[in-house]
Amino acid sequence: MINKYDALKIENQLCFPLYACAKEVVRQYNPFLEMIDLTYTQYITMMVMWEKKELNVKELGQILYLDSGTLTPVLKKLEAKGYVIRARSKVDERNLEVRLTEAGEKLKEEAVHIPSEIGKCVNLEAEEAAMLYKILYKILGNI
Amino acid sequence: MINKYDALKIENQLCFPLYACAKEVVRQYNPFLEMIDLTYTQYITMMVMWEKKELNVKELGQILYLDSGTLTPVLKKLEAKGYVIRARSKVDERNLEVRLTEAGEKLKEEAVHIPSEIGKCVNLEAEEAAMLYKILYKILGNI
DNA sequence: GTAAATTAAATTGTATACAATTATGACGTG
DNA sequence: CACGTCATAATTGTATACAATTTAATTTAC
Repeated sequence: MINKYDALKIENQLCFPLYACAKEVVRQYNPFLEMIDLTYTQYITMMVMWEKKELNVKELGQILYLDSGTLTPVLKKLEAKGYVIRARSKVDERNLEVRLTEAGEKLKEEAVHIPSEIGKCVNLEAEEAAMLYKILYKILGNI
Repeated sequence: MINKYDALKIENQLCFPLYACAKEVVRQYNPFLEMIDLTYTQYITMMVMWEKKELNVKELGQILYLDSGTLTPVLKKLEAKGYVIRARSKVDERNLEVRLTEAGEKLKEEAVHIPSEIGKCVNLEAEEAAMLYKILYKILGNI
């Protein structure tokens, strides 16, 4: 029973489970992120800040696949919470430098257990996780 | 060079590429969906409608992993475009039945080429696509 | 048979996402 | 040096998402 509309069925899509799965996994973060009063977007931004300490909005956007339209309000909120400082670059005033504060650095301690909690929810075999990781980055590379 | 914070690095995350990849893939739909004046959310809703012809908001939400807060405005827009009709169930007035119209049925013809276009963008080997599909549904099942 | 509990949508409020536009700074060329 | 071009953030407008609440209908308990 094959017809030309089969490709339009939701169960034959690859993108739909990708979209749904991403949403559901992000939702799993909520109870843990609530404890440190961060949203998921704020959390991934902090992950980059914990690693880089300082970078500008453009660089942050390239790493996170987000543009200034999304990042500007997120960074303002993180600044309001005291975790980062935003300041125009002295060298090139078009760039906005974002710098991790002491308080931001301290927050890392409270977040360190989160990845393993999420790992438990997702609950994949090591090989599956490795395969998924590889395929996702392949797609990101292809696009 | 292993330390206890490695798990917090963005490159060691599985959820982040999942989130980013889903977003980027959805973005690939834009040029094609623009041609038929649908958003991605409207498109996946129509995919279910094309297959089911009629169902209520709750059933739609279970299939799409969306709640009425998201679906209500989407369905109102699809109704305004003439692709579906919304009406309270006679049997149980709490339920809102959504039914595909003739115009909605016709739209399928214009959408039928989209899945293959997206397939070209994502550009995976058949085995990779199958593996990805399997892993994504496994995660959705685990959550 | 009615009050309490449950269910389904809609509404409200908050936070993304992102396209398109705007504002400002930097740079290159005549 | 002036001017056109380019680059970077911020802003604007639209459309999700989803938690929490509200409204209305139905079912359950007693």
